[in-house]
Amino acid sequence: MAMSALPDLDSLKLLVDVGELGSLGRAARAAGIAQPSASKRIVQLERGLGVPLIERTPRGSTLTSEGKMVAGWAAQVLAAAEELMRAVQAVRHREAVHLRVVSSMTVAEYLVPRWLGELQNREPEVQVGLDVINSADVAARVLAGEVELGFVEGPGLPDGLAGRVVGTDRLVVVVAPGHPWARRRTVLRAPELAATPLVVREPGSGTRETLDVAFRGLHRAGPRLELGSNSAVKGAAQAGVAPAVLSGYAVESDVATGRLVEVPLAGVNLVRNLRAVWRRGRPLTGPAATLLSIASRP
Amino acid sequence: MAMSALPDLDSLKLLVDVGELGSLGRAARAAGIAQPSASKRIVQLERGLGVPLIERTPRGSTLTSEGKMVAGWAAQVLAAAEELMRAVQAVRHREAVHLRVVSSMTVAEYLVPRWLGELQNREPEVQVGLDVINSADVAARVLAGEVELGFVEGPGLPDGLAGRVVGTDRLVVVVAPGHPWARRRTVLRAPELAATPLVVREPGSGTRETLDVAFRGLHRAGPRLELGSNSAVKGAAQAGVAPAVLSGYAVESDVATGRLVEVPLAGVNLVRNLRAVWRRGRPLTGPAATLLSIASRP
DNA sequence: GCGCACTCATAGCCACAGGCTATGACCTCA
DNA sequence: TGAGGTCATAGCCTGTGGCTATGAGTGCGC
Repeated sequence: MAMSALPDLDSLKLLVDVGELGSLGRAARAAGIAQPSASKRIVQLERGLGVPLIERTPRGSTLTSEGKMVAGWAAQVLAAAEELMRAVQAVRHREAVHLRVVSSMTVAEYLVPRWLGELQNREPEVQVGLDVINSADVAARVLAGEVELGFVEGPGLPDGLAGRVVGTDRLVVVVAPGHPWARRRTVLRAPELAATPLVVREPGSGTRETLDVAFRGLHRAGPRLELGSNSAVKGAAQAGVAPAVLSGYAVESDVATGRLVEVPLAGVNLVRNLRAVWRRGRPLTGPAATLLSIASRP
Repeated sequence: MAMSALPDLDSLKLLVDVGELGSLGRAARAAGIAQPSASKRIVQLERGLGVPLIERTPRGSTLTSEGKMVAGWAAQVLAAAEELMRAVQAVRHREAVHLRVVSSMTVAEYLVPRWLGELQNREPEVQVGLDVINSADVAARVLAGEVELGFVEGPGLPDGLAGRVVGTDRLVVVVAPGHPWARRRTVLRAPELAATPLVVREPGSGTRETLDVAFRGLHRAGPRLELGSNSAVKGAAQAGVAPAVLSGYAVESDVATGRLVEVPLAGVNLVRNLRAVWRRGRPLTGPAATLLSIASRP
């Protein structure tokens, strides 16, 4: 199924702005371009999607009903894109940073950008730096005092660190839609899973740790493939290499859209806590404290 | 805060592909472009974000640790964009459609695209048409037999319709961060909210119905502004026009990033069910039945 | 009733982004 | 040592997307 050309984010933003500002011209000014350029872009977007999006009148433009829908979906795409940009900002500059945070992959990808966004919102003057590394290394860096605050997933809390749970995650087993397990009629049980070669994250990652702890004492097959990022693992699973075990956050949308199928699993607890950690005896101050309070909130 | 230019979705897709395929050339072929073009794009992306993304070696390219992170975030953006495209596909063609579905706004924006995606995945030959209209009109169209299946939010289930709950949603009160309510120390109670002019959706919408039912019997102020889409209401609230009442789905990401602040509310139940509805006595068949089973699953 | 102020669309121009092919440098393995 | 893979560079060309200038339509107020 060919994926009919992705839309252009600037045009989507423009569409959303037209909806909110009520006129093409105003939206153009908001985007810093001239009115005719905006007009052309919208026409192009309409042609590309094959749907009329805005209702032009001599005193402004409003979204058609299709336009409202597209704008709604577009807003979600844009929110995700802005999250990406925020996270990249935090990752980029290694100097002139007032708050340095380290985080393991899963928390970083799915939760930290939002927290950083809100921190930025509350204290715009704070420059945040974010490093994404393994859970094991996060603990080491925090212990060494190189960073004030870290986020980790996984079962244990190393000595010398204080922590607070800021969320939970559940590991799930997923397979490609064509895999036999996608249609199995019996529930998968831990021993069978443990004895199956899997696509998994690398040792030292929080995901892998959790899995290893859960399988302790069972007869285990070696991994079929070890990969260093959630999306690589997902890709391999989708390609049918083998079943994969991954964070529920990571596969949520793939399962929802049927690109991957979740295999129900019984008899083993793969829920794990996501924790903020800092050095015991060194209470957080300033922006680090603010970030912790943001993260712990809901 | 200027929003440092949105990234280009094709380049992001390319980056993700490099991560999954292990080489620039293969990713280029997957994208249907020549290898040098892909190379240039990635360089540009790296320049744009200010972060090195891939590690070039003579036998392939792998993502740097920053690259893995960016790819993870990019995958989320792409998933949202694909959801948009799927939804637009379903909205577009009004002819040659095998299954026609109507849905009210909130369900359509936040849940229906995923269900359609999975339906498409299971039964690729089915052409799906989606109309997004008010809850009230959904009921009318389903009753009239114009469409087999509809999705509505809101309290009541009209006579003549059968339905099944496929999810729940909670209305929330949100204000701009600068609004006095963002810092109020006392919990907001229903009578005060009812007596406040609000930004709300138009009459006939599921959101509005739910609100009106919840406020029945209270002294009410007229709305400050009535708008026809969730994003318009959000925009007005963000601009500080007045507090808004909206679906929790709609404001989730805005609240998480601090663009809007949720005001805790006591003494009134604003949880509502999202229902699939069809004509009583006419059981669903074919693709409509499949879609219902997809929607009811988790 | 006639401009004025606002909408959006069209036309024509220009620059550059992003595609292509051709080629070269580098590494690995048979 | 050559074959087969990697990626980068160079040079070319097209089309996209920006701009200004202008026209056409609507409503408002003098």
